[in-house]
Amino acid sequence: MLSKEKQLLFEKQGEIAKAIAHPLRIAILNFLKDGPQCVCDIAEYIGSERSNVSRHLSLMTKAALLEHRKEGLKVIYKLKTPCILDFFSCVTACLKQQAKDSEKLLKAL
Amino acid sequence: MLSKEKQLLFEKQGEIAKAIAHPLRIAILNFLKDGPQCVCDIAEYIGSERSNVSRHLSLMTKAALLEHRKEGLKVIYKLKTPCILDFFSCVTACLKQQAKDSEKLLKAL
DNA sequence: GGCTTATGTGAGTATATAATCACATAGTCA
DNA sequence: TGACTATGTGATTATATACTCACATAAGCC
Repeated sequence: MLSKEKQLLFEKQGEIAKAIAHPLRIAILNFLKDGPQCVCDIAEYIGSERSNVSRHLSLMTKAALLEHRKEGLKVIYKLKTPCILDFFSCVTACLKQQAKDSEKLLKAL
Repeated sequence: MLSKEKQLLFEKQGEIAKAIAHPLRIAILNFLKDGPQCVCDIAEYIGSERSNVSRHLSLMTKAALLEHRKEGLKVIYKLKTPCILDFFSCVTACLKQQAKDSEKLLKAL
C-alpha cells in the first residue's frame, strides 16, 4: 500500500510533469535552453498570442521550471533547473521505441 | 520560428509527458519498476477503483509507456520503455531545487 | 504630461480529463 | 452449465485546462 509520504512525492512529481506536458511549453523550454529570452521573442518563436504565452510562462514559473527578471520594459525568462532538459532525452528514447514498433508493423503488412 | 517538424515532435513529446503527468499514473510506474503486475494488485497498491486504474493503464498503454499480456483471468502490465524512469531522477532534481529555495526563504524570515 | 510598447490578468467559452456507477465480456473451476 | 472473478467500457458528472478578447499596469521616450 502507498504511504502518505510517497503519495505526496508523486503529487509533486505530477505537478512538474503537468507543467511540462504541453507542446507550447515544451517548445518554450527548448527555446530557452539556448539562453534567456523576453516574452515577446518567445511569443514570436512559438507563434502564439502574448497573453497565452504569458500564462504558460507563469505556470512554469509556479512549478519552478523557470525564473524571470525585469529589464526595462521587457521581462526575461530563463530555465531555473536546466536538468529538466534531461526529460527530453528520455522521452526521445520512448519515441524511438514507438517508431521501431510502427516499422515492425509496417513490414508485417 | 518553429518548423513543422519541431512542432510535431513537441506534440509527440507532450503526449508522453501528459501520459506521465498524474499522481496515480506515477505511482503505477513506480510500482511496475519492480516487475510486472496484474490490474488487481496495482489497484490495491494505489488504493483506487479498478475501473479507474484500468483507464489509467490503457491511457499509458496508448502512449506506449506500458504493454500487457493476458494470463488466465488476469491482465499483466509491465513497463515497455523503462527509460521513462529516468524522468523521475530529473524531476527529483527539480524538487530538490525547490526545497533548497524554500529553505533559503525560511532562513530569511 | 501624453504616447507607445511589453507584459499580465479578469471574464467568458470550449474542450479535455478524472472519477464513479452500472453493466458487459472473458476466463476459471466446481 | 452456472457461479465466480478480473478486467474493460459506456454514460454521466465534476473539475481543470487552454485560448481569446478586452483591459489594466508599468516602464520608457518625446
